Amino acid sequence: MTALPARHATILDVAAAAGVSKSTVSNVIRGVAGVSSETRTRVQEAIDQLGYRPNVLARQLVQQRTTTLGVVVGDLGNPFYAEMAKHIERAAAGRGYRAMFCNTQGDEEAELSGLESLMEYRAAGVLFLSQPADPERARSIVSGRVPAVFVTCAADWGDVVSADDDAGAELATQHLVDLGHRRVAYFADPIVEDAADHDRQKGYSRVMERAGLKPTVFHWQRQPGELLRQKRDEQVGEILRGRVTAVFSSNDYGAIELLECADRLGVRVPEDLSVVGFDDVVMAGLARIGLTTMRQPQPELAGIAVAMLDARVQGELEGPPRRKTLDVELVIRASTAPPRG
Amino acid sequence: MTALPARHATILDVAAAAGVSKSTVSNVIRGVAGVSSETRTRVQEAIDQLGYRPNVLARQLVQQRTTTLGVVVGDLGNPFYAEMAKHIERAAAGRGYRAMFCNTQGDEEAELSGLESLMEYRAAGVLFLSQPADPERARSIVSGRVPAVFVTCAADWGDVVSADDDAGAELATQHLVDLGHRRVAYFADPIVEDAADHDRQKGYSRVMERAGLKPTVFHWQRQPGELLRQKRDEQVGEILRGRVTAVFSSNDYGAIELLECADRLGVRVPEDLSVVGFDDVVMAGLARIGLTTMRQPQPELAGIAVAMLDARVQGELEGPPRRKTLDVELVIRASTAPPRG
DNA sequence: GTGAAAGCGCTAACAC
DNA sequence: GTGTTAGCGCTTTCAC
Repeated sequence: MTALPARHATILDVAAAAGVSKSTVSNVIRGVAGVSSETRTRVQEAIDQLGYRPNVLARQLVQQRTTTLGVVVGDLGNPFYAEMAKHIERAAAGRGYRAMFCNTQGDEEAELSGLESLMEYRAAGVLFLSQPADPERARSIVSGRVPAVFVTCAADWGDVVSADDDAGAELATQHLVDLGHRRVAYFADPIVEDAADHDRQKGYSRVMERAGLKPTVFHWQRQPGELLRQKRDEQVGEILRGRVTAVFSSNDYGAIELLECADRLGVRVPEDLSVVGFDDVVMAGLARIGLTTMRQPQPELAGIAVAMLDARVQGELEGPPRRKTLDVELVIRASTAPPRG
Repeated sequence: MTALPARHATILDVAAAAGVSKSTVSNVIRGVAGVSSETRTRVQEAIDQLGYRPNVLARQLVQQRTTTLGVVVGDLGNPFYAEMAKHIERAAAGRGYRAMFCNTQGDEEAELSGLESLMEYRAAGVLFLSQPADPERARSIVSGRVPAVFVTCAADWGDVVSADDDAGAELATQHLVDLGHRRVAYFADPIVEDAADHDRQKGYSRVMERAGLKPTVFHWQRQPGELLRQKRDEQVGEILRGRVTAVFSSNDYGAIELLECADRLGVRVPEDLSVVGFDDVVMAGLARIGLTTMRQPQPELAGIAVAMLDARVQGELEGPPRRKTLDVELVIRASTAPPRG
């Protein structure tokens, strides 16, 4: 156990140890050309010997830019966000950024203070993994200061990278209609009605109308804090009494929730009820879940989002917000089948 | 769309706007007593009007300490870590820290460069959510510089906050033995043999020996990059041929994997095989998974870990590494039953 | 109650 | 090739 308070060595310590000036040390650190290989090694030795590690704070203060990426995520407990967070972090690290996460848990205050904090840290940019709870205030905090990119969600004051929610919803709904379902309901996201949800709802409605069917949209009833199991069961029970034979859920999380309710209520999936999700989280692919769903290209979404934010930060990309949409793919598993009878 | 490059207002801008010196502005920001309420409001107005936001980098540079917490996590795609990450982030934010995540994906290089980066950012402390891939080098990077806390894993050069892995494993194994199982195998963590795994294995072995049974430990065979499905099935098939009737998996992730293999191989759970996990991730509680498992008190683990790290950072806690162990609880679900016959 | 001044550790001209 | 110097935006004595 080494003693803790050992002060960090500074560039001056290194300079003294190597018998050069601090700018020479700086030059070595930054790898600028024009340092004799002799001094270079001497400096390097001093660095190694002192365990010197440049102070990023000082560097960033003078350079007037950081390599910190702010990431705002609603709920890391939701596998889709967790998986996206992982990809985002990897992509950021690959480009020399460090990710600072704010898990807002859907709480407005947490979101706002998190964003303000990110601005105080002078984050180079912020990446929204889920729709801000308070879009207007979020906008007032970050817009105009640093670039923002919305992944899997949207706003008009930043770049948007998302799956083709509308087309995906069409595919999903069409799959259900093609199987012969007539009473197909849409189940909206339990957390918040976001842009993606909206687009998915649109795609759903279009297919329904085209097929001469009546669109029916349900929202999970939200309890203070969390959804109550009994409440959910009641809701789902009611829907099934409405003779709905298929449901398209705006995301896998909700779809799996639905599967749970169905199990508890003794409703068989897919015999009595077909369910389609959206996202294709790892869990959806488990044999026991076997959820038919729309696959979002997670690594690509993350990679493009980070690349875009990077380009904005570097000044390589300028002008009005860009919009990048990636294709989704229907993954058919065990939760969908033709209706009975 | 406001123009981006609007330079951040500084404390000097505020001072000029308010007609005071920058130290007065600083005093207002930091809320020190001894500023006339008149100047205070004048300064506050200037702050609001300019949209001034203190530069944390500059502050931390002069204060010689940051409020950045480094969090090293193996795989955010693993629900247990994602859930823990969420709690850690919340706990950190609650104490005024910002969490900087490094998702190492078990990669040594990623871990090392992540840690070095954290040191360069002068993170106030680092929190390991999973065993470092290269413990020795990790140690040489952080030990002696900033305090480290290991949550759900362990090392002798930092505080450790973990569940009672040994006792938990005992409970789990005993549950199986009490059900009448004689051939009970232990399945080690697929990622890396860490300290928690080791303790769990110990608890398992103790119960087996006490019951006069032969302990059998299996390791998932690791493929370069990831586990191959076929390989896994072969392995599990072989184990079952060995007439094992129950398995205790070192974590839920592995247990669910096992469930998957069993499903594919036509092995019924719990009729042909009982499975107990460890962690109690949300997924384990799904009706369709119904995994009997040991519940780790995630929020408490996270809260205590962050509190401990905070205490170290503040200098309230000093001396040799502390060790905090929390109790775990057996949650019986549908994956365990007496053996047939 | 308020201001002047000295840094924190670094980069980036600009001399030599 | 290497050193000198002026900041980056802030905190924090210490005078007034």
